[in-house]
Amino acid sequence: MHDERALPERSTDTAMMRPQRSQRVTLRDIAAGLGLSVNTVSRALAGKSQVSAATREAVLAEAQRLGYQPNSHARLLVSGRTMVIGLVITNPSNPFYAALIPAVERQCRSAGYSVLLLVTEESEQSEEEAVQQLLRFGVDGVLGIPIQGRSDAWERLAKANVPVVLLSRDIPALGFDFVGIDAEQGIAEAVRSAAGAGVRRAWLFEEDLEISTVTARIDGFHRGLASAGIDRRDGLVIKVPTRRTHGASLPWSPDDAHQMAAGLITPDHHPDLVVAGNDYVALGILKALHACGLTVPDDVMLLGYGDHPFAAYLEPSLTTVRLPADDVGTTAVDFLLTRIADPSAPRRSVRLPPILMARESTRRPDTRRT
Amino acid sequence: MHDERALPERSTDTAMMRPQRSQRVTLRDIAAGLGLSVNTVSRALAGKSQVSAATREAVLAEAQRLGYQPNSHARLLVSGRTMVIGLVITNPSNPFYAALIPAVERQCRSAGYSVLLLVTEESEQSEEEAVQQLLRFGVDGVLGIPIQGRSDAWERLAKANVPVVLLSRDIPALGFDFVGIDAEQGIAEAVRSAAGAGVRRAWLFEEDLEISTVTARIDGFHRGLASAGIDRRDGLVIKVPTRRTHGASLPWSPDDAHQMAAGLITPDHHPDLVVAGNDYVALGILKALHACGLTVPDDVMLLGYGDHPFAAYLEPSLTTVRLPADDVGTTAVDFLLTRIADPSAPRRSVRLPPILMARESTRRPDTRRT
DNA sequence: GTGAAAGCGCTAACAG
DNA sequence: CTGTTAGCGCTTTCAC
Repeated sequence: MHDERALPERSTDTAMMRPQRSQRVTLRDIAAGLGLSVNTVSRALAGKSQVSAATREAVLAEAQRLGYQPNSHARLLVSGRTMVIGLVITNPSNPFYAALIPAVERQCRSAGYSVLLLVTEESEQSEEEAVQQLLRFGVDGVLGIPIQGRSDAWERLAKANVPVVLLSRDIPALGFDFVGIDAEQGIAEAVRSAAGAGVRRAWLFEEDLEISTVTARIDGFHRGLASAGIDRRDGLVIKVPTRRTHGASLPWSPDDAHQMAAGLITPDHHPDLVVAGNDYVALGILKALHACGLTVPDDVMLLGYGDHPFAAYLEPSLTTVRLPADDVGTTAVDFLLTRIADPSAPRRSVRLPPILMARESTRRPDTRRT
Repeated sequence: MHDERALPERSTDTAMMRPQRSQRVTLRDIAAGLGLSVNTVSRALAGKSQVSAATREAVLAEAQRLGYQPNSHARLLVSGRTMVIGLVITNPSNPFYAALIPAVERQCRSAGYSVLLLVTEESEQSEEEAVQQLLRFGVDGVLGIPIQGRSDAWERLAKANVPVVLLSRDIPALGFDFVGIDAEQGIAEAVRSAAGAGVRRAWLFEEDLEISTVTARIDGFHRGLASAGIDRRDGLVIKVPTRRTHGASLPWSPDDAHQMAAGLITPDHHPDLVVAGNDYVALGILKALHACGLTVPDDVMLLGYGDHPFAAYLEPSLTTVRLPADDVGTTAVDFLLTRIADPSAPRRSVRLPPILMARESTRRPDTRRT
C-alpha cells in the first residue's frame, strides 16, 4: 500500500485483454497477469508475512498498474463486518448538527469506517425507514439523533444487537451509550448570570418538540431563575411551533419565533429577559422586540443558545451558549468504536459542558443600574 | 451442506441451535425452518412468479417472524450494483450545502439508494481519500462538489467509469453532468437592480477559492455594473482569505470578512455598493460598516448571496440571492440516476436560476434621490 | 413449482 | 512460501 512504484507502462493493452466479466479489476486479474493464485495475491496485498518479497513487489506493482481497488462487499461478506457506520440526523440545517457531520465523518474515516447518512427530518416514518435501511445494510454501528416521540425504531436496533450511540437526545430506557450537551447547566448558568441584575419577568421561547434537550433547557431556565432569586412564577415558558414541513430546505428559521413573539410582546407588556431555545429563535424575537421599539439589552435582555455563526455579529451581539459540536462528534465516534469492539462494555453517558459566550445582548449598561 | 433444519419451534431454541456463523437471520435459516431450499425462499421473497401462493405466504411469515433482513452485500456482490451513491461535500456548515443534503438523501432513498457521505473540508488530500473510499466501496454513482484546485480525484472516477454528477462547481473538461446555480446571472441582476440608483464605486468581497462559482459571481458583478452604466474600473474585487483550518467546526463565519472590511473601509473612503460572495461575508461587512458609522443602505448598499436563514432578520434586512437548494439536490439525483441507467446518455448541464430577494439593505430612501 | 449447482470477490483453513 | 479448497449470503441458470 505504501509502494507507489507505478510502472510507466501503457495501461491500455492490459486493460483490453482483461476478461469482460466485470468492469472492475479483481484479485483474479492480478493473479492471472502474474501467473499466481488469487490467494497469494490476497496475502501479498494484505501484507501477510507469508509471501516472498519479490512476489509481494510484483503483486503490488501489478495492482497499482491495473488500478486495483478491493471490493469491500466481497471482503465484508467474509468478515461479517461492513466497516460502515450509520449516521442518523434529523436535520442538517440545524447548524449544530451540521457541525457534527464533519467531525463524525473525519473521525470515522480515520478509523477506516465509512458513513452512511440518513436524514429523518423529524419524521417518525422517515426514522423508521432509516433504521430499516441500516439494518438491511448491516452497518457495524449507528450514531443517531433520535426523534424521541416513539422509540420503536431504536429498539429494533437494540434487538438486532447493533451497537448504537445516541447523540444530543437521550432515550435512557434503551441503555445506549450517549453523548450530549449539558443544556440544563448551560442555560441555568447563563440565566443566572444574566438575571442577576434586577430581572423581574423572564420568558423562555422553546421549540415545540418532545425532546430531552427542550426539557433540559426548561429545567435549566427554572433553576437559573431560582438561583438568581426570582420567583418561579415569574418565569414563563412559551412553545414555538416547529415546522415539520418535509421537503422544506430551510426548516430552521427565525420566522415562527418572530411571529409568536410579535403576537405576545407589546411595548407595555414584555419580559425583561428573554431566553431562546436556539439562536434562530433569538433572532426572530430580536426583530419583534425592535419592531415594538424595545431596546436590547436596555429594555429586554436576550439570551440565545447554540452560538450559531451569526450570533456574534448581530447588533447587539447575542449572548449565547456555545456547543462543542466537534467534541460531541468525536466523542460519540469514540464511544461507538469502543462499543463495537466490546459490546458488553459498561454503558457510557456523558454531557459535555457548553460555554457561555457573554456578549452585548445581556449587558446591563451602567446607566440603568447606577 | 445445509442440513441444520431448525424446527419451527420456539424461536429461542431455534436460535440456539443455529450455527454460530453469524448473528443475522439468513435465507438459510428461513429455508431450514420451513424445509425448503434457499433458492425457493429467495424467489418467494423476491416476488418471482414461480412459487406457489402457499409457499410464498409461509416464507413471508417465517421471514417476518425471524426478523429477516436481506444482506445487501451478498445481494450486491452478485448483482454488481451496490445501491449506494456517494455524496462528496466540502463543508456542511455552508447552509447551502447543508440544505442540499436532505434533498439528496430524500430523493435517493425514495429511489432505493443509500447515501455514503464524505466531507472534504476543502482539502485536496481529503478529497483524494474520499474518492479512494468511493472506488473501493464501489458506489453506483457519485454526487460531488469538487474542490476544483486539481481534478485528479475526479478523473479517477471518470476512468473507473463511475457515473458522476457535479454539483455547484463544474469541471467542464471532465464531461460530467452538472447541476448548479446561475450565479453570474443572479449577481448580475442583483447588482444591476441595486446599482441603478447612482452608484459610483462598488466593491465585491469574494471568497479566496479557485472555484467556478467565485468566477461566475465576479463575472456577474462586472456585467451587472456594466448594464447599470458603471465603468468597469469602479468595480473592485477583494478576495477574503477562507479558513482552511481542518477540524474547525465552524469554518464559515463572518470573521474574516469583517476583519478585511474593517481594514479597508473608513468613513471617508468607502464604496457605495458592497456585494458579498455569501451572506456570512455580508454580515461581517455590515458590522464593519456600522462600526465606521456608515448606514446601510443610506451610505452604502449591501448585497448578499445565498439567502441564509438569518438574512431576512438582519437590521436592515439583507437583500440577497436565494439559491434553490432543494431543486439542485433533486435535479442532481435525477441526473445521476439517469446516467446510471444509461451511461452513454448525452451530457446534461443545467444552472438553475436563483431568486433575488430584494430587502432593505439595497433600498434607496426617496429622500436621497428626490 | 421447486431443488441443485455455480459463482459474485474475497479470506481463512489446510495442505504441499 | 504458495496453491487448493471451502464458504460468506444471495441470485441465477438449469434440471426435475
